[in-house]
Amino acid sequence: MRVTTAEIKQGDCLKVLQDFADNTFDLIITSPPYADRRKHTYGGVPPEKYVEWFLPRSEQFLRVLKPTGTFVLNIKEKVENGERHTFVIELILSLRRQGWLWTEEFIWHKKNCYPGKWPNRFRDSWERCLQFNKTRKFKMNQGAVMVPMGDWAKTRLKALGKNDVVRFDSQVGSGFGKNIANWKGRDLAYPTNVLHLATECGNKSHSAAFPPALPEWFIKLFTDEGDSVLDPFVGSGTTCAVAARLRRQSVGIELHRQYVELAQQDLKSADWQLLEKGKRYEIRKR
Amino acid sequence: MRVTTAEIKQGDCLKVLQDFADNTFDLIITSPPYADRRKHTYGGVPPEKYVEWFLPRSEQFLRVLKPTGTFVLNIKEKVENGERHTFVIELILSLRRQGWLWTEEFIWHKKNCYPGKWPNRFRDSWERCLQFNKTRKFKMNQGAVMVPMGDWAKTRLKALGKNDVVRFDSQVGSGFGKNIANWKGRDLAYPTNVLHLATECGNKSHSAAFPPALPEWFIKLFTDEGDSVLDPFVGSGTTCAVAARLRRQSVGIELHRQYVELAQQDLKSADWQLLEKGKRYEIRKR
DNA sequence: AGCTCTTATGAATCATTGA
DNA sequence: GTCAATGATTCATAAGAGC
Repeated sequence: MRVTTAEIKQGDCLKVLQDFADNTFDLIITSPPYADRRKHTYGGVPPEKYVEWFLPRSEQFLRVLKPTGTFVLNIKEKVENGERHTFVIELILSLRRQGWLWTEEFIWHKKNCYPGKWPNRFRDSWERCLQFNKTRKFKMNQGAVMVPMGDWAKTRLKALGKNDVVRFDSQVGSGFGKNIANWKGRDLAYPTNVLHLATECGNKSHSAAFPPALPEWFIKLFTDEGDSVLDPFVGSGTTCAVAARLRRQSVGIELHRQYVELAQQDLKSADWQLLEKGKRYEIRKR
Repeated sequence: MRVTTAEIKQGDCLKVLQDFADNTFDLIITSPPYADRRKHTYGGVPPEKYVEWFLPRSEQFLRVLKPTGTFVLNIKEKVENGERHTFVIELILSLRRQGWLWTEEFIWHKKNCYPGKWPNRFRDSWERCLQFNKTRKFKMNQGAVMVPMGDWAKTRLKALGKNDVVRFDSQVGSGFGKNIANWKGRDLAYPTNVLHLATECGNKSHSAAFPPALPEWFIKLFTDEGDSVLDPFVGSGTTCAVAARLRRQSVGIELHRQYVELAQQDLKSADWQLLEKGKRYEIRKR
C-alpha cells in the first residue's frame, strides 16, 4: 500500500496498528490522553484503570517498533485528593515487565505554565518524557540537537582553574575523567536531559498536547531523514506536521473524528511542499 | 535533655532515632546514600535491596515527624546496564503503603553540571526532590521562597522608571495606568516546582550530596524560626549548618565518624553566633 | 524598522455549588 | 454523601498593535 509522507488514521490505535507489520517504525512519540475521572473530557480513563488500558496498546507499539527504534512517552500524573497519583510510575514498572527497557527520563520544563495559587502547592511546571527502547543499541543522533553554549560554560571557561585544566579523575572513582579545557573554543554543546520549552499553542481549535518543539527535538534526535514516525494518539496532528517538515514519513492515529479532520487539513500544506520536491517514501504494511 | 541549636549524632539513624519522641520534627530533609554496587563508596546498599533497607528507617521518620511536618527526599536513580533503575519509583510506592502521602515531586535542575558525552545518553542534569507528608494539612510558608519576577517584568518596570510619572497619571482610565498600580511593589512571584540551583561544591573533603541552597529553600518553605529539622543522613553537615543559619534547631545523624567530626567542626561557628544572641531551643527526647 | 506596551491563553488546582 | 461542573486565582510567553 502506497502512502503519502504523512497519514492520519481514525480509530483506536489498538486496532489500527494491527494493519502494520512488525519492526516498522523508527520512533514512536506520543502524549496520550491523560487519566481523568470526568466523562466528558478527552480520554476519560480513570487513573486506577490507566495501566490496564495502556498495556495492550503498548504491546502493539513494542511490536511495530524497530529494534533500533525508540518510544518516547510524554506524560504527567495528576494531583488527586492532595496527592500525586501513582499511575505513571506504576506504568513504568509494567512497561518493563512487558519487555521495554526504561532507558531515560527527560524533563520537559514548561517555562510559561498555567498560573494559580493554592494553599499547599506551587505551579506544576514540568512533565515527564519517558524514553523506552527494545534493545540497548538504538539510533541516537546527538549532534542533531546541539545547543548554543550556556552562560555557565562561558563563565566556567573564563575562570579555568587548576583542576579544570589538568585532567583529574572524579572523586568517587567512577572512572570518568573531566577535561573541561577540551570545550574551549566550541560554541555548541550537547544538551542535557532537561528541555526548556514554552507551552506554545498557536492552534485555537484544539488544546495541543505538546508544542511542536517537543516532537521536533525527539524526531531529530532519534531518526534520520526518511525514517518512519508513529504517534498513536496524535490529537490535532502536531507530530505528523513536524515530521513532514523534517522530511520524515509519519503515521498518526486518532480516535476522535473532529481531530482527525483538523489534522488532515493541517497536513495538506506540509504534504504538498514535500511532493513538490519529488520525495516519496513508503511505509510497510502487512 | 538539653541540646544546643544544632547537634550531630553518630550512628545509624534507625537506632539513633529511637531516642527521640513521636511528633518531634517539623521537617525531615535528606539526601540519602545512593544505591551503589561498589563497596568503597558511601553507603554501598545495592539497588535491588535499597527499598528493603530504607523502609525501617522511613518508619522511624514517620514516627518522629509532626502531623503538620514534611519529609523531603532528594534522590535520583542511577543508570545500570543502560537502564534507569527502578528502585526510586518502587520506593515511592512502598512509602505510600507505609502510610506516607506522596504530595509532590519537585525537580532540582542542576544548572551547571559538568559536560560529558556518552554514546546513547546525555548529561543527567536533574534530581528528584520527593515531598511526603503525614497529613494533608501541613505547614507551608509560600511567601518565604518567592523569587524575583522574570525578565519580562523587569524590562517593564525599568521602562516605567524612564518615563515621566506625572504624564501617565494624567491619563486616567487607560489600561496602562491601571497596570502600574498592580505592579507597584510587586517584584516577587511565587516559584514553581522546578528549582534551578547550581551544584555548588566548595567542600573538597566530601562530595556534598546537595548544595546549601537546596535545604535552605525547603527549610524556609516548610518551617518557621525555632522549628526542628532532621537530616538522618547528614554527611558533612550541610543541612544542620543551613538550619542554624536560618535559626532553626536541627539534628543530623551520620554513620561515618570522619563526616561526623567534619560536620561538628563546621557547626561551631554557626552555633556560637546563635548562642551569642541568647536563643536556645529544646528538642524533645523520650 | 525597532521599540514599547497590550492581551490572549495555557493538559492547573482548589473550594464551592448543585444534582 | 458522592460525583460532576463552575468560578476564582494568577504568571510567563508570544504575537500583535501602536508610536
